[in-house]
Amino acid sequence: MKYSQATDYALHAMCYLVATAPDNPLSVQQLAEKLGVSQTYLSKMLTKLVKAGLIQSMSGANGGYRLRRNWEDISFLDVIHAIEGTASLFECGLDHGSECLIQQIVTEAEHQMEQYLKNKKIHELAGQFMGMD
Amino acid sequence: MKYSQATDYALHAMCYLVATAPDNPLSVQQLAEKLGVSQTYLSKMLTKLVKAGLIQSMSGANGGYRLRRNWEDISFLDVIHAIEGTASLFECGLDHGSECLIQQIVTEAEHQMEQYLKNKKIHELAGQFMGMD
DNA sequence: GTAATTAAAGACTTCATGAATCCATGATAA
DNA sequence: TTATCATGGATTCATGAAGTCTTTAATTAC
Repeated sequence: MKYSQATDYALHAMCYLVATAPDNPLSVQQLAEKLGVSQTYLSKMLTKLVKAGLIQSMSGANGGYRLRRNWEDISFLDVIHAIEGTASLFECGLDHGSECLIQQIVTEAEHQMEQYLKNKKIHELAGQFMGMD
Repeated sequence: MKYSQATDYALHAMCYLVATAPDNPLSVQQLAEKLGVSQTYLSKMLTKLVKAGLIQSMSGANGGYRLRRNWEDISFLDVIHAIEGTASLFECGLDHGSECLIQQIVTEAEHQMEQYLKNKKIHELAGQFMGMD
């Protein structure tokens, strides 16, 4: 069980966006170069972030991606959910008649993790993030 | 990202073992019947639990699997680690020079989940578990 | 000691998903 | 109207999950 590399890229891309002045957008080309990944591949993840309402895209010359108004509220969990989906990471496949107690416990554990990720906002990192290459 | 079904089976199998009198062992055949899974497949997971030191196996007639002395300490996390391995569920693949701050945060979130799973012992469930089919 | 029972191990198949590329299409500004 | 940029679909490749089959090894029962 592992988070996909796409989540890794998406989180880094979001950090770059937050660390950048919000008026001039970053193109997928610029972001891809910073992250060391192909443009076409990265664009898939950025599109997911757009559809999740986390960022905004603009076509045409001098276009690219930039933040939306609520950017200060965007959490790690928001980005992870946008890429990985929101399905529970444990679903009991056995057919016992009643509710699965094991499922309940593992789901609660997952909830603990999600709470932490929900309270960590991307912009908390942006300042320290500027220094990285 | 999802826990494997093998983890699902292993957790249920452990509950059955804890809910059973520890002196007479359960064979893989008995456990496979209860869980509705093939014997050969289930045996892979049980072997992992043995190698992780969580249970004990005995060959020969009237053999099977039973608990060890420390069975009351066995947690959900122990079982999950035995099946899924102990690797971190997020590893940053980008090569920035310094330590990855994103990695640190996600790893800490994972740690929150693991703490919860570490404090949940299998035997807490065993009583209620008897009723299930 | 031999046969029956049971776990362990490895080779193998199948299938789903992640990772990534390529190309065509659509939108927008200079 | 052309250059720039995002979006979408199709496709390839590798990996790992899920599961079966068969052989081997250990131990008890007779």
